[in-house]
Amino acid sequence: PAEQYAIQTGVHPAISTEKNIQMYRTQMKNIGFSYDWSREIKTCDPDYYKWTQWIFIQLFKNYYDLADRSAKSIDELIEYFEDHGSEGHTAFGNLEKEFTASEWQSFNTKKKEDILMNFRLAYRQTTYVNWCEALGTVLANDEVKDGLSERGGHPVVQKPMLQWSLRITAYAERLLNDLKELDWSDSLKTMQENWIGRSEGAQVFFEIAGHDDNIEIFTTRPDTIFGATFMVLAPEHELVESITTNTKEVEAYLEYVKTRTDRERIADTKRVTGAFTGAFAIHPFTGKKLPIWIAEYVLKDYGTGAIMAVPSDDERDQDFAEKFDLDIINVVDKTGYEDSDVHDKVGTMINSGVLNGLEVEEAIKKIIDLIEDKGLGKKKVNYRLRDANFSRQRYWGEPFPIVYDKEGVPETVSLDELPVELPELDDYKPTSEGKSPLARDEEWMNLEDGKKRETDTMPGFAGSSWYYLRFMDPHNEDRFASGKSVDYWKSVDLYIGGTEHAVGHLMYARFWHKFLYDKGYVPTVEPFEKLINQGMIQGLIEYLYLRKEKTNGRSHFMCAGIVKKEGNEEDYIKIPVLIDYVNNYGSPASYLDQNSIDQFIDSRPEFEDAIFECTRGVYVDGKFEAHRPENSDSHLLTHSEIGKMSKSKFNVINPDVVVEEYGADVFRMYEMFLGPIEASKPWDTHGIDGVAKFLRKFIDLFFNDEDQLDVSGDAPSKEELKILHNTIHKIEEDIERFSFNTCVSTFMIAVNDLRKLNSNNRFILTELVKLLAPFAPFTCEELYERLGHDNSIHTTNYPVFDPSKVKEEEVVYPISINGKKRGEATFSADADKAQIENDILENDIVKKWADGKSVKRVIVVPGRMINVVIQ
RNA sequence: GCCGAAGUGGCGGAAUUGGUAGACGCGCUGGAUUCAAAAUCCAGUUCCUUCACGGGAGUGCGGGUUCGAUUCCCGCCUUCGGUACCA
Repeated sequence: PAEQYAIQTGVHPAISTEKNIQMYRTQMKNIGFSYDWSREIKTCDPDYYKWTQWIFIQLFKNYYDLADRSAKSIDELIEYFEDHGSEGHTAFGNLEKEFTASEWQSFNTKKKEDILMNFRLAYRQTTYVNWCEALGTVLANDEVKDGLSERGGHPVVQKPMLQWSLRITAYAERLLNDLKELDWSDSLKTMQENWIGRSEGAQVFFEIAGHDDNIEIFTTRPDTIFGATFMVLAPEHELVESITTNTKEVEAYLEYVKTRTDRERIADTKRVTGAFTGAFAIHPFTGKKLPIWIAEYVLKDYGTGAIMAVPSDDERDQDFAEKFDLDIINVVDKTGYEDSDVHDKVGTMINSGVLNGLEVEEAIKKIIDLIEDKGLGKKKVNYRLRDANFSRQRYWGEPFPIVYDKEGVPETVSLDELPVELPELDDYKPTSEGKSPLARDEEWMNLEDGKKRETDTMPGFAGSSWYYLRFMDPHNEDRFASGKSVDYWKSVDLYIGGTEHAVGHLMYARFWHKFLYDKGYVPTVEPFEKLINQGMIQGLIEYLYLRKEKTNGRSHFMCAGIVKKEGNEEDYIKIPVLIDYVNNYGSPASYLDQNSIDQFIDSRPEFEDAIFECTRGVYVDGKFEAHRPENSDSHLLTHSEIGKMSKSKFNVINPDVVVEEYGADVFRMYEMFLGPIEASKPWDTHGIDGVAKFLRKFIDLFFNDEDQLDVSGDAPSKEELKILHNTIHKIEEDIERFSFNTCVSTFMIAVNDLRKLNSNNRFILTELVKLLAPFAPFTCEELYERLGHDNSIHTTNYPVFDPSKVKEEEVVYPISINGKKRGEATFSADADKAQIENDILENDIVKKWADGKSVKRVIVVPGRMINVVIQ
């Protein structure tokens, strides 16, 4: 019924007609409030992902030309190879061996493709993934905790897989340089700068004793080369296998490294591990033999995956040398640089042959010259940024528009075959061998002539990297967006997004945009001109403690109360549990009873035979075994933490509930009122009544006690105009600086003031409704119609501030004595400074405080304050 | 460790360029209305002291600059976010 709905939506009964309830419902739906936040499956729209596939094809068919720093067609590169071979190429990438034009022509398709893969912006390479044998899937880094899967607690190992990557590193320099022009927060720019991580140094090749291959290293401190006493390779380094003679030791070590995720290898600074390969490198300047080690602290993906270790000037090298008893040679004398530490590039070179006596800075220049002269290597810029892994072994994602021939050479499907659609499957899980679910559909995968489709799918950031362009021309069937529309809309003027996207989404989108710019498809270099980081609405996450060690082969959950009492949290992994199952959600005493444990098991069948232990007893196999007869139910305390609201944390609160109770306008304004847009805070509805009350009071201004529209057509009073224009002024300013919480306060003040005046002036209220319309669009649309208009309020002109309407004749000045406010005094608004300085000395308050002391100085800031200095 | 942000009543927060600290809202207290409650309205609400007038202290801590500091500078502490054996 209308009345009921009106109360629920916080709408004044006077304006809740059936028609408007209908309007609310459709409009809420239109702006997304009907979205079902809990649904698990994303919809993939082929009309949209067709163009994601199309962009992928462009990436595949292009390479990055270092000469003019832009993307160029692979076909042009092939032409170049046909005419000149590899000689003089400036393209990005490394060729294993040089080839001539005639050699190129003699290569077969496979060989040619292997070479081209070194250049393509979308290419295939072997990458390591977190593989969980028990679950049969690849896991994301944050799904792995302490070498175990977050789901189920099974062991996770590093597994090499041939996967698609995007060569974002090609754009590293432009991504870095173009940051300067963007209207983004400094903190966000800094994050991207650090993520790109540009460092200048030298590439140096070290010969291996009794071996043909060289070890290529990158160092930012080539000056310390005389202090290099050993070499370290990443355990995955391709040379490890061929140079190793200490086979047993190395194999054992590699087994160990497999169990360590990247994140752990990096985070666990204190753990110093490694193995000696048995091989030696030759120092290019001294000819000394340097033992070659492998160690997890050297990362396969940074630099060249190999270092020269200088224990005297690098902390990690030093720890390593000390643990394994390796030589340390001091090469930088830091006396004279008292406050400097190992990280500072200062000091005087010692024990360094030709470099002796030079300052570090000079030494770096000189040694690079020497290295280049001797053909040992060259000056090089290195980036921390890595190419983006672009393959997922999941169902939901864009299929690759790629077909492999019999020899496994990838080719793109022709454009008229787009979109390559996802096949319908009976089972959406990856296959037992860890192959993508799409491999289950043999008919879809296998094509004529032994050709096969790529069965991996693209990650979530594929589609999200360019959606803003599709918004510019969403129904275009010939192009991702027409040239006309991208020329018209250009970049996104204002992008509002969370900091969590700082180095992910925002980096990928910039990369794609720059690529499309290179190819002439968009007119701008950057996708997002101005960026505001809105804070996240957080939620309370409820965790169960799961023992890392199973008990008799069964998963074992422990009551949070027991865990905290014993203080051994490190023995447990925290498993998030759906908040709907939790009793007393939000209180410190939140817990699961038998019923909720059953629900939990239903949703997570892998815990079917788990043990749930609490102080009252043990719940296992659907039975509760009480420790004492009076305990009849389980009481498994959960551990509560504030964190982001996320499906993976099972703590999403559906805004529909709030909308149902208060209406979309109140919900919208309350979110604004919570605090500054950048601030993150837990969702808390305690103050929402204040906003609901405000909106009701505002509506009440229009109606009499019988709920009839009752507005006065008189000319507005001076007082009323002053309230209106003060409000317009403040709202104008606050919108400009995205301070929506203070906008809401300003509206509240205006309404309170008008109520005090018993104002119901038509002109004033009409202007106020327009002013409020962006904040409470539904209510304002309705009120505007009630005032007799038949156009939409959202098409009217926004009120404009008129300073003459707020001019005061008198100003109340605060009087401060020695900076502390002691009273007030009223002066005419046009009183001049000298006048006030003079008159204030006769003021009672000043006299009282000056009693027996002298007035030393009077400071008057016109229109603001008066300060009297007394001594 | 590094990078970034922040620290203000019981709570969310305001104070825009160095100029009245605590706007606005929640909560709480008292009152009106009511048979009563909810709702609504009115008043109060930083802390200490005082019957009151008034006075003192006060924006994480310790210093400094200034007539005047939540705001600027120096040194600490804490929290949050990001990130990392980056050679």
